[in-house]
Amino acid sequence: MTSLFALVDCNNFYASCERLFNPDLIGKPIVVLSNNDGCVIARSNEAKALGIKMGAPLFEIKDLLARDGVHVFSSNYELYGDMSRRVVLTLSEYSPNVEVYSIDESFLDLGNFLHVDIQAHARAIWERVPIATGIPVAVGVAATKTLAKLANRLAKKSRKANGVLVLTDPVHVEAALKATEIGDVWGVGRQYARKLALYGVRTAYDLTRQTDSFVKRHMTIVGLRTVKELRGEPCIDLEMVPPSKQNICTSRSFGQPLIDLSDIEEALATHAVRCATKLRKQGSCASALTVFLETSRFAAPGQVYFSSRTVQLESPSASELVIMPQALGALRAIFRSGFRYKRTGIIVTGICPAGQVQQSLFEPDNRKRDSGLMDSLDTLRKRFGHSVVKYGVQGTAGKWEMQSGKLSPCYTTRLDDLIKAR
DNA sequence: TCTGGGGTCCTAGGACCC
DNA sequence: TCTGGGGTCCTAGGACCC
Repeated sequence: MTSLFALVDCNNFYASCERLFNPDLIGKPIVVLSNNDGCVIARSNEAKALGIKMGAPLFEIKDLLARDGVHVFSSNYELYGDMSRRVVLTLSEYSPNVEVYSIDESFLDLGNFLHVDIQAHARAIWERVPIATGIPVAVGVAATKTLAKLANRLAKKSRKANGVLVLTDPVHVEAALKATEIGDVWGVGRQYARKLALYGVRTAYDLTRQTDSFVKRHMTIVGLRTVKELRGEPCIDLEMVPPSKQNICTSRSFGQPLIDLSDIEEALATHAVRCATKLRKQGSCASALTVFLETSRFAAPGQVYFSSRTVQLESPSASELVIMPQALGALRAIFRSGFRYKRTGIIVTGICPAGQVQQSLFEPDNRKRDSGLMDSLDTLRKRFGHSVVKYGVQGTAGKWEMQSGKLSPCYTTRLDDLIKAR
């Protein structure tokens, strides 16, 4: 029995989503910005051709964008998330086993497709997804997930492949490894690429030729797994059910620098509520939380401040009535006046299933009361949106809220947005 | 003025225990 | 206080991913 994986990756996903409901933009350069309109996180092919770099800060390229008539969007995760679900639904027609790896990538298990023409199957996916969803994709197929990633990259790059590459013939695999720079391998980042270059390791092929002990010494056992996968030995399984998260972090940069504690409290209270909501959604409780507060990393020396504080909870909880006050207490403890703050956030840790929580001996058991209330809040918010129920401390001023001045309508998830757009 | 947010895993080193 | 191997737990830091 041989393993076989397909990696299906949406082309320029966020840019493709923006274009979907705005056909005037076909053939035009588009970029999508990070939260707070900070930097570029997605580009259409036309924008790439103009030389706009991934991660470029908006303020540095603003003139260039205007000069070249690039269409600029704030990120609209509500739209992208919904489109992503539609793509995954389509993919599930092509394999019973699908792993949703990220918002724009899924792995498909094709391992037991013995009597299927894999090339034709992959091509069918490539044709079907844009018809069903409007989103173009590329498909890479190989014996391991790491090789499927590599095949997918080449499928996009190569004219001949035209969006689909099945990499199973050993001769082709070797050629593909030789054509792939080390830094483009899944699992090899900038640091490792730099280090490996010192040893003359420049391509994926070079890496497969190193001894296991060399790889383990320089890249830990994680790197060794990558190398084995490049050699065709599967080490990374398909994960159809995402494992429950061991940390949950909710944070945002402020739309403008904040000086007053009360403004920052509004932000953190909101993050704490969202964080507790995420915790409940995966059916977990947290036993500790960490609050952090920081200025811009780019502030002048002496004006940079970063602090965090961890609080152990009396007993594990997912109640915002527990988590929010504790978080605010931690924030007040680390706040120093005189700084221009840029970001705050909360991380919950020590996560356990909600069903396994041991009650503290000395605390009144508020869990029953809280969990009923939390259920009601979750239902309300799911139906009417996050701001339907808020706490006083969350405020209404919203001085912290992020800038997203170029937000597109949520065409697929909000009826009033769709009507307005028509 | 302006540079994202949310995760995972591994390792090393220290504290502490028998 | 030292002798000595071995184990666990925790944290900080560093690497990676999208």
